[in-house]
Amino acid sequence: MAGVNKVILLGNLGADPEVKYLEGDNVVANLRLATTESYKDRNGNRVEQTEWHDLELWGGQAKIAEQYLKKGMQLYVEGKIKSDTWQDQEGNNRKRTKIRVLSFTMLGSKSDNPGGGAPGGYSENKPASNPMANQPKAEAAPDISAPSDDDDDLPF
Amino acid sequence: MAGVNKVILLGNLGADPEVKYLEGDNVVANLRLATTESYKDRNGNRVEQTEWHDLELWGGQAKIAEQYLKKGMQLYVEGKIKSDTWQDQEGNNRKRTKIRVLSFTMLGSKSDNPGGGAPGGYSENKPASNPMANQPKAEAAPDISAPSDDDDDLPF
Amino acid sequence: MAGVNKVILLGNLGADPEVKYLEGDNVVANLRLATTESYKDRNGNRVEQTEWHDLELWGGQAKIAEQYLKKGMQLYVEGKIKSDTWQDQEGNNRKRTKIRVLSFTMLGSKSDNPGGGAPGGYSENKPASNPMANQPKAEAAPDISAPSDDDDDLPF
Amino acid sequence: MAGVNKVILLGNLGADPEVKYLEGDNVVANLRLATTESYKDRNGNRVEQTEWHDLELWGGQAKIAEQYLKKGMQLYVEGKIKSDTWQDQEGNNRKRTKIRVLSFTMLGSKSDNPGGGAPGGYSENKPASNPMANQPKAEAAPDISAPSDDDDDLPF
DNA sequence: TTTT
DNA sequence: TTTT
Repeated sequence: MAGVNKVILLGNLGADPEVKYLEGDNVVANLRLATTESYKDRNGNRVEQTEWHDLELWGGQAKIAEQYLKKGMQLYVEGKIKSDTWQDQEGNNRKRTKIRVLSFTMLGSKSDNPGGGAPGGYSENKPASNPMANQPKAEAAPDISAPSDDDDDLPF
Repeated sequence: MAGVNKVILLGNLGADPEVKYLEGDNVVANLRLATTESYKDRNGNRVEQTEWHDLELWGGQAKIAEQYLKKGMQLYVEGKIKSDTWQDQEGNNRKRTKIRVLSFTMLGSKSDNPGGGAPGGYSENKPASNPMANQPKAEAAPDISAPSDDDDDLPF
Repeated sequence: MAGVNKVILLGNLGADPEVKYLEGDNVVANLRLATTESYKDRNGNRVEQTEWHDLELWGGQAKIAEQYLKKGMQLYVEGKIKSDTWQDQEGNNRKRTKIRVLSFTMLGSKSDNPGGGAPGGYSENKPASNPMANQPKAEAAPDISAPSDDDDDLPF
Repeated sequence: MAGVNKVILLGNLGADPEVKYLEGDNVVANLRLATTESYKDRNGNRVEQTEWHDLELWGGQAKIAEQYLKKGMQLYVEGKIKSDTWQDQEGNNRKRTKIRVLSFTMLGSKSDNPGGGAPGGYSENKPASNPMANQPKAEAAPDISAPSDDDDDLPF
């Protein structure tokens, strides 16, 4: 039976993308995304809780990520949960879960809001951190509806 | 900044729920849900890929799960990703990811379709496997829009 | 800025699909889907509220809908909101909203559960109402992850 | 059968909220949100398509909207489709669809990015347009996971 | 370990 | 007009 496995995240990048070029034209980018939730505990104190997600992008999306995504940027992401399982040296079953990104949209970065940052902050590299602002979208837009191009032939 | 951490799953239960009653009135149910995706590989062969998800439900939802959910049933789930991190005996950082369920809806089970099953099949326990069919909804309906009741006071 | 416009529905078809073959190989299917929510009002009475959605499918998905979808079936749908605006004869601005379906998954129909229906029920046409059960999936599976094939060249 | 009726939008406000205080402590806010999608047509030209959504918020969320939301701000929204149906003076069946917002998150506004705006732009009222930046979140955060408080007793 |  |  066909199923549904869908993840929607909106958060901030904890680091610049890590990109690897593999044999056979494949490219993979790994991202760390933080989603923060805040709520009041039973004593009425506000608590912030951050969840860190390991994102994985392939192909053209990995290249766009490499070019445009920077630590601190806010990102909207759609994808699916994917886990690797293996046995470690002690023979224990291990599992690692990541999010395979199917589409994403950049929403800004800390440098978009210089008034809110620390002195110095990100303001110097602002043009670099959001270079799409003044470019024709056709070149680079990681369009929300852009289908992932590699579902059928990736080795997993 | 407030973030979004949302998971939507539609799949089948790999086993009956495992329910634990904790001190202080807390109840937790753990479920294993399989979401299956099928696609054609580069050679045109159809491939099925199953992802297994660890679901966690608390409070009233755990009790509904205990009463009504059975291995094989099809379930629609909304929730969020939650991971535990710890150090193992060797001092390595470990992480385990699960889905904290915020709402769910039962969609059926094998026993809903006796004609498709093996002789004997599930038909005898059909009433047991879907007891809500003839009950007033007010009693038990795990309503899609039922808010989770314990976001604020659980220890995580 | 790229945006997000996403709809997720799970409900039942109020009627068989209405399919139109247009010039130039285009096919469009229109569906009526009911999503029902139940809750208690302030007096503790259970209330059911049904929302009817107008769905529109194009191309290959419209053909799959024509073949397999029947009144009463339960459907999971992903899509986006799309509205037509026009002026009526009195010169008033009018607007009609529908859901452009991007992917869908059949979850069953009344005939999957003959024991729950009236005598006679739907059991005779069960094979017709769910013909995919015994067919190779490659032929017809309206796979959840099947990208819509016509985003770029439809006249709207 | 419990159903699912879920809408996820990320876009920009076309105008300030319109807020009405009703008898009996009820408050309703109406918003216009634009979601823009860009794609290439069959001739390779980039096309932008904007969909306008009518949003409706009730109760505490309406008050937060009144205080903090301004024309141009970027908003993430979760909600459900709700339609009103009636007969017009000619006796025709009419239908109007809107999005009942269940939670939302402010993502910024044009004034967050002064470099991208027209001269004059929004920069003067930036503090006003995003007053939450320097406030304790407890006061006003329209938290993503804040359950709507009025599902059970509103007259629709 | 589920389901088709 | 669906479904439970």
